[in-house]
Parts: sequence; structure tokens; C-alpha cells
Amino acid sequence: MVEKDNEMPKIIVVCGPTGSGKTSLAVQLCKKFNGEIINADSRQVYREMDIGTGKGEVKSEKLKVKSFGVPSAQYLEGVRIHLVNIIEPNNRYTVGQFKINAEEAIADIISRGKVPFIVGGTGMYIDALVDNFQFSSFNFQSISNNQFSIKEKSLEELVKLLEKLDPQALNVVDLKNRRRVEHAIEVCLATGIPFSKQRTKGERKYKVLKLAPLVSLEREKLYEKINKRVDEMIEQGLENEVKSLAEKYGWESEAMTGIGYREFRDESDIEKVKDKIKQDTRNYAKRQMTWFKRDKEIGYIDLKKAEMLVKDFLKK
RNA sequence: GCCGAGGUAGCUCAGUGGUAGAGCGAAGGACUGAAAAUCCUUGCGUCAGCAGUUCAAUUCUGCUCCUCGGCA
Repeated sequence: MVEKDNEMPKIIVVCGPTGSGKTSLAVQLCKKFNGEIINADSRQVYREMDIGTGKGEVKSEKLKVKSFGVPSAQYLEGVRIHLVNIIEPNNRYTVGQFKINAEEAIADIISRGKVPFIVGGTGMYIDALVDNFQFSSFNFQSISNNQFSIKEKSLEELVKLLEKLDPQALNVVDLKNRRRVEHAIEVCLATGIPFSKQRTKGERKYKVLKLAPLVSLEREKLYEKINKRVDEMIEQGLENEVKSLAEKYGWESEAMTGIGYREFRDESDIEKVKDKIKQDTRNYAKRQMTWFKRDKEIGYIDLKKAEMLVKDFLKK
């Protein structure tokens, strides 16, 4: 087991709620330890959504040597960043896709002798990658417009349908959560395998160090930072970004369901929009805190401590 | 100063002669293919103050204070 540990590729996870400063922490660590960032944020994968997703100054540059087929790469403050700006705002991205893309990116980074830093606030993306969730392969896009008329059924009917397809699922699915019930049904129908048999974890593929900025634990401070950041986004022209996206892709598109975007839809008073964005962001941060809190592997640290831990982690 | 409306949970407000509730917020929690999504749990608060009527008042009456409209 110990020997196997040593053979496993090493990855470093930098997670935490929005506004905790994971990106700047990660950038500093990457500069010091020859790292590259893999984005683990479900919204930053979208092109043209820059201000509202807090992407920062991502620049595209041509590569001298192509790495896994791409002629150009993106950089954030001089550090290469992967899985940002990879799909159009009217498409849907999923955890399953993220896991595939992230594994590719990790292999690529390591093949070039660099250290992969997984950076983002989407807890499920990180867990799926680190804990190696076993997803059956099927095209989720195609079944989301399925013919099963799931949308018209009542929750009660859906639960009955699920019971028929996969009785075991009733024990693992939150039956009050319509979205989860719908999804379990979709997975059963699309794969032909019971949903309850598809929630397994594989063996870990990577040796992992999980870090989060200290502020992640201080709610009041975090909320203050969030409020400030929203003000800055507005100053940077968030309204124009949202309006042009809405014009181009429509309010129904995937892009417009995110925080910082949807709030503009039915409200023209910019002050009210701003307050709503702040509130939605605070609520979101709180959900993230709840998510990360139960993961006991995460070390909450400042920059100095982080440098020590990473150095130690890479040495072994 | 006069007339009107009102003072009930952090906010907006319902409501009842036997000491109160809904929405929002907030807090806590869940989370295996939309996850910035979705869902679950949690409401004693001098019912503005004082006095009166009453077996009983947050609910009725009177006064006081405060807020908001209209008139001066």
C-alpha cells in the first residue's frame, strides 16, 4: 500500500467558498512550485462569462509545443489554467464531463513535469475526481430532452415510476427532491442499469493534498468580501456582459441561470439587482461551507502554512 | 395644530376576547451525471407604553408616546 502510494500521481486541491481567495492562493503556489491550475468551477468553463463568474484576467497564448492537441493555452497571471472557456454559454456541462477532462489535463500536466492544482468551489466536481466516482458513459445531453414526459408528472408519480425501475433507489435518493428523483429515473432509463448500482467509488488514482484558505471558516469576513466583490463586478461592467449574453443566447440559456446573471432578468433597478446578487452569493457560499465542512481531509491554512505543506507533500 | 391611517418575529404584513401566524431573511443540514443547481429542518415575540372593562385582553375602551399620509 505504501509503495503504491508513492507511485500515484500527486495532485493538490485548493477549494473553499466563493470569495475566499482560493484563486490567488493557488496562483502563488503554482508560481512557487511549478504548478498549473485545473479549474474546478462549474461556471468558469463557459466562454464569454467573465466578470460574473469571477474568472479574473485569463489570457490566451499560442503554445510552442502543443500539449494534448491544443495549439494555444490560457494563462492567469502567468500561470497556465485548464478547463476555463471550454464551452459555449448555451451548452450544458456535467460532473461526468469534468471528470474526464480533468483526468486528461492531469495526465498532460504531469507529462510535462509540472504539478496539477485543482482549484474551484464546486465540491461535487472535486469529489468526483478525487474519489473516482464511477459514471457509466452515456450522452447526458441527449436524454435531457427525453420522451418520457417526466416533466409533466407529479412528484408522487415519479417516485412510483422510480420504484418500478429501481426499488433500491428509494433508499438512496432524496424522495422529496424532485430533481434527484427525475435524475435517478433518467439514469435508469438511459443506461439500463439501476441507479442504485451506479453510485460507486473506484480506488483513488491520485495522491491528494486538500487545502482551503483560512477565511473559508469565517462567515462574517467572507460575507464582507463577497459584498465588496459584487460591487466591483458591477463597476467592471457586469450589466453589459449580462445584457449581451442575454441578447445572444436568450434568458433561457444555461449561461443565464448563474448567480450574477439571472438577477438581471426581471429587475431593472440596478441597486436591487446588486442586493439580490449579494444575497444569492452569500447563500451559495454558505452551501459551499456546509459541503466542505464535512470533508475532514481539508486543511484550512494561510499562505505560509500552505507553502510548507505543499513542499512537504511534493518531497515524499 | 387639525383630520385620517397605523404601531405584532431581523424585514413586509395576517390574525384572534382565552398570551399568536405566513412570506422573505437568518441559522443548521443534505448532496454520486444541471451542483452558482436542488432539497430538508428550525419561529416566546415585553403583539408600542400606561390605565380601565372583563373570570380572562395582543384582541374592547381611554390616555400617552412614536411613524406615515392629507390639511393648515
